Amino acid sequence: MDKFFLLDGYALIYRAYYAFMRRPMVNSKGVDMSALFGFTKTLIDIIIKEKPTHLAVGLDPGGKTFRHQSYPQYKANREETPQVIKASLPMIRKVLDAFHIPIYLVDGYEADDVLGTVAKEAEKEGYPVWLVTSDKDYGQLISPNIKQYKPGRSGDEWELLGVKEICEKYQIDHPEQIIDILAIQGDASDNVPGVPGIGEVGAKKLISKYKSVENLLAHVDELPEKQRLGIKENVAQLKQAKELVTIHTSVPIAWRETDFKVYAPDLKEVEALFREYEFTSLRQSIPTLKLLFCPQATDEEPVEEREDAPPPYTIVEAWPDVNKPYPLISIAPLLNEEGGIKALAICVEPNRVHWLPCTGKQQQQQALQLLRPWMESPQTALVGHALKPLLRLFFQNGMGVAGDVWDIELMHYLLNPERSHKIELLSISYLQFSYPQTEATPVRQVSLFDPIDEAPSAGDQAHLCAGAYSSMMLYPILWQQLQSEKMESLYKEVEMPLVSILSQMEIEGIALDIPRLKKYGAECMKELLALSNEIRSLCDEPQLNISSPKQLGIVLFEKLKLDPQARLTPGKQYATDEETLLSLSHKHPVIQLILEYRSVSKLLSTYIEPLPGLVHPADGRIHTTFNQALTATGRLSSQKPNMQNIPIREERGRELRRVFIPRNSEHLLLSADYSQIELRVMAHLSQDDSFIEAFRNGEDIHLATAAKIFHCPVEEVTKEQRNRAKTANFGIIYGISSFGLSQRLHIPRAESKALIDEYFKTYPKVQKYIQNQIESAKELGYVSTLLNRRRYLPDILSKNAALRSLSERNAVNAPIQGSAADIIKIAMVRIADKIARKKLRSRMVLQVHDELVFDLFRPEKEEMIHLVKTEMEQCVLLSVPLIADCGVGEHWLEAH
DNA sequence: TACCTCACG
DNA sequence: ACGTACGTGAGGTAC
Repeated sequence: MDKFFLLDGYALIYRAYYAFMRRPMVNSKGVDMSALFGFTKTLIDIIIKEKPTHLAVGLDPGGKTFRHQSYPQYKANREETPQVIKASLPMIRKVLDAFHIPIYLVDGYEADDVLGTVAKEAEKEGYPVWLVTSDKDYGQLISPNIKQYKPGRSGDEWELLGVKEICEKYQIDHPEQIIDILAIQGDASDNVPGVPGIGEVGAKKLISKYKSVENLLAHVDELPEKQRLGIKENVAQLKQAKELVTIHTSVPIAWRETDFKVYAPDLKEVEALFREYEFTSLRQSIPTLKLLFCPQATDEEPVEEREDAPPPYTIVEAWPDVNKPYPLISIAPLLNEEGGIKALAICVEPNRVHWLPCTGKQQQQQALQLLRPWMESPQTALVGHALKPLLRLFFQNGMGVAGDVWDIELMHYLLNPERSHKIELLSISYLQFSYPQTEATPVRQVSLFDPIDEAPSAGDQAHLCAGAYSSMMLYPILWQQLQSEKMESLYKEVEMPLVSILSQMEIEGIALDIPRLKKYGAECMKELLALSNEIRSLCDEPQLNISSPKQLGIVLFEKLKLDPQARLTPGKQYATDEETLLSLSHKHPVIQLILEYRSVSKLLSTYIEPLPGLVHPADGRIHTTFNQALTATGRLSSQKPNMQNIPIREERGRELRRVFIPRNSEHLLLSADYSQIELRVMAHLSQDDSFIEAFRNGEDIHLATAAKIFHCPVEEVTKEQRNRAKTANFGIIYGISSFGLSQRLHIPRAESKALIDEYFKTYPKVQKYIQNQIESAKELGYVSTLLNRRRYLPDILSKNAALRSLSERNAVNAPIQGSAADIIKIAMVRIADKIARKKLRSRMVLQVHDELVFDLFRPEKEEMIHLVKTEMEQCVLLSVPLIADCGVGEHWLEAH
């Protein structure tokens, strides 16, 4: 079956460029390969997945086109093509040449005219045509044989738009009516004005009703005043817009079907190019391409197998000299599921890596004993990538780590929190060293009968040795950068000691009251069943899966005819989220029950059911894993299980906290949480006088804010007013917008805007602070916290308003959230230090952003409360006091 | 795997 | 004209 594919080159190149904007893909020479890679990947995906028989790429010419003759300002406001894209073009041509794919570029015409012409010609000859582009203008070309193949919003889902889809989408009868819609709507990116004041929605409605621009002009007097005037004043402009957005399908080109035929690519050349461009992952699709194009030639003439350069080190299967006090020892371990060592790669000098497979318990113990003298000497620093699991293993085996800990992942996280910290990538970009290519180790079937301690594979060996080597080489480079960016103390005083502290917290874990959990689970289960029965009978749908938003949406909005209020999810389903349901709760009794069902089912499936399975058999406790190198702002995150989102806000969920208990009867739980830490940080950072004053006087900050913005004495502030002030306070921290606030408070935009105005009048330096943050982010490209932790905001100057305003909100939020994270981390380091020095038996076990939880040895109760409170409150000196509230109890709920 | 929904600070 | 509060992890469903 023939398939004619026409690719809109620039649309795909730009899409690739923007897709990698946040994390550009950089090769070993520091060249941004995002656009080339994305385009090439799309091309290969299409070839492999869709198997076109005919294929061509259309490109816009550099100079002016016929549209400029009638309208000189055409595309006048378009920004210059990004440098990265310009630089990619010659390489894109090379790739297309290697694939024998023709490029169509006609002077005076844009790619859409050329591709449109080709498409119509191909259609005449009976070929089905797929236009590959994200450009909505192409919609007008769609016909029974011409479809638009459109990349999805996110990820790889592609959309195929035919006549039916496009007519539904625009509510029109013929795809050509898209021309009329676009003419009215205008196209900002092409500088086509259309009718001012009418946008996508308005244009769609008008054409859906009047069918064409011409007919619309004939009936313009029927329209409401605003639209009527808008159109009447711009008739000429509108007609011209229609001209401009019309794709011309009679471009003078010689059309020959054979010019488009897909031939076998020059795979040797493709291979060579991908090697040169360092497209390791794309190289893996070459065998598939080979199979596709030369199935008969599979054995003979293999695609060039040039060996990669040998690694810059030798591998020796022996320990380093155990008597030498090396200043640095770089370790890349392979750990097994039970926390034992399967293998070690050790690097103590450049150019040599020691490879030490450890099979069996004995060898593992021996390995630990050999490492111990180095680890327990303050003279030897440990280097490695993501070291926490290794430290956890050391501590579990009673080994101390006395020297510095240089964790490559963590160091790079500080340098660039939102980039990938994969060592393979760092190694390429900082060391120009590519990991050896090894065939992927086959995924072993997990089975009870499998030997747990299989010897490490050759792939493991190559990978770990490369890891030990590159960690050793990366450490001085990253440390140098940390120093030049003034983050030495953030790393050395805070993050480095925290690695060990978190390891120990993970080892400690928190005990679980399993009988209580079971009882609680049984009650919830009973309730869930009752709710489920009641809901199904109320809806008269005995089979309804209440957990399926899709089914639920259909029942509520189609069967029960509740008003969906035009609320659809991005996936075009009926929205059934809590907010939507709440707004309907008075329309039908089942809504309340569904909300109840959701909350109980969440409790069961997310917390109650998985928890027992996460209890460690040896100690009956839960051991979460903290991630120290993940969040954009410097917070920790917690997984397996996430101990940072245990319910507390709702009454029923809160009860779950009773199951988290001290380790034994000699202990209690102590919880200490900062009061309003983020608002205090904001008061400090902004230096706003009345904010600072309120905190210094120990006032209820939301109440004080309410009194000020509503101009009444504190005693007369209503609950509603305090709540609004509270929401506004949080809004500020999140980088407020009047829209966001109006949504939160369910009030009109104008009212929320007035509220914000009043807020800024009350706290003028807060407003100033927000402006300063945004301004400085625009200048520097990043914002910083109290401890100089950075968050980069590459989109702060973006032309895309949505991206830009998100960056602006981040410019306000990141320093606040991040400084609060800095503060609690300092407190953790100081508290851990005191506990160790005083040889206390109490242990820090959890951190929940502004709260620390301790397994408290009863006799140490007073001492610990004093210690924890003091350290938390005194660890930094701000312009406002920090307050930590402590609670003690037999379980986490009671400790609060 | 992506989407929707919802738990926390 | 657009899309909208910041930061997370995790479950279920549906593809």
